[in-house]
Amino acid sequence: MDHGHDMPGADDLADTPERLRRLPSRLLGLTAAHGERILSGRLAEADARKWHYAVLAALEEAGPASQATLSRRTGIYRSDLVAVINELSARGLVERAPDPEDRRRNVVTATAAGRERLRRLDTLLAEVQDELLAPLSPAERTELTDLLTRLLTHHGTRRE
Amino acid sequence: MDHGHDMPGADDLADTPERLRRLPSRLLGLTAAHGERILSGRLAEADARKWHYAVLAALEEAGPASQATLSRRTGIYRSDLVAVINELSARGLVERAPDPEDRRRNVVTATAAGRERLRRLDTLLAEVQDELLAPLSPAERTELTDLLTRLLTHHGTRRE
DNA sequence: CCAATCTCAGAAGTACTGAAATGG
DNA sequence: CCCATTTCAGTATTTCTGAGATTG
Repeated sequence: MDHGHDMPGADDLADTPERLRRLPSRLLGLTAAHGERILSGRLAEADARKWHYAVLAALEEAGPASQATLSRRTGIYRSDLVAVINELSARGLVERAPDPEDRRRNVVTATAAGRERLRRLDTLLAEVQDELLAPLSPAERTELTDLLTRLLTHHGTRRE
Repeated sequence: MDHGHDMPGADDLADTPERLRRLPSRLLGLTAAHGERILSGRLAEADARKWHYAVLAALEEAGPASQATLSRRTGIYRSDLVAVINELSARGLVERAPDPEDRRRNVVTATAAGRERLRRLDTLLAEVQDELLAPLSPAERTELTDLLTRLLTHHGTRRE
């Protein structure tokens, strides 16, 4: 009767528009996944990952830091940060050197190439944003950002 | 200097409001994760998972079905569906019986308890939605849903 | 002796693949 | 002989845990 091809990408038949209207949490998840696909794809083309950007951006904003501090700034687990720093330093984008003042620490510093890479990734992320938000007018984009921000920041603030 | 406790939940310090305004994809991800936490938490309290709801809802909407059909309807992989059906049938919410017409198939049917559980989960999901969207007025909720839906459905529609 | 840092080895959850067993 | 269905075993990826070694 309905012997279908079952491709992995078979966009869930259960996610009808009407159902999604009642499940904003699901709608959010699908839209986020959509954005993730665009973002990860573009980053992969540029030989980068989200965590690479997170680390480079954190270094740019607050300067050189130990891995533990970077972990707190970026939300990357200390364990996993090791691999991320490995990848970044293998690409010459950061340098990892023992801290003279506290030799337990590695001070991670962005190189010139790392700072330039960050600028490249910044424009790349702007393109991703533009692709993701393409269907919306500028005013609508602002509106969406505002609404999402309020969901994030005002959580716990019941209005009953 | 900043020797902190590094609890797993340390909400990324790099996600400042200004930065997020420029990274809607990240903002979407965080908001979706926030919704996920609320949803999964409530479901766990009710001894359920998202896939449980997906299967029960699919059965309610389109009636009894084989596992392969359920897989296509819900987006759950056929392999993983086995475990989901196991859990649901262990709770007496669905029944799995061989199809007399095609004995390769198991026909999965929601029990009375399963249909009742679905109604319970429906109200639970409505509560989750309400908690997630609490900061927004009814008009804003509609606006958000509309904007997200357009991002999902009109992707590929560049407006240049 | 205790705390913090870096590192590694591995657990745990999820998404996915491949193939065997049964049957059409 | 080929296709469909259910199931299992195993890969791949990510997040998170625990412990060892070094240093404060």
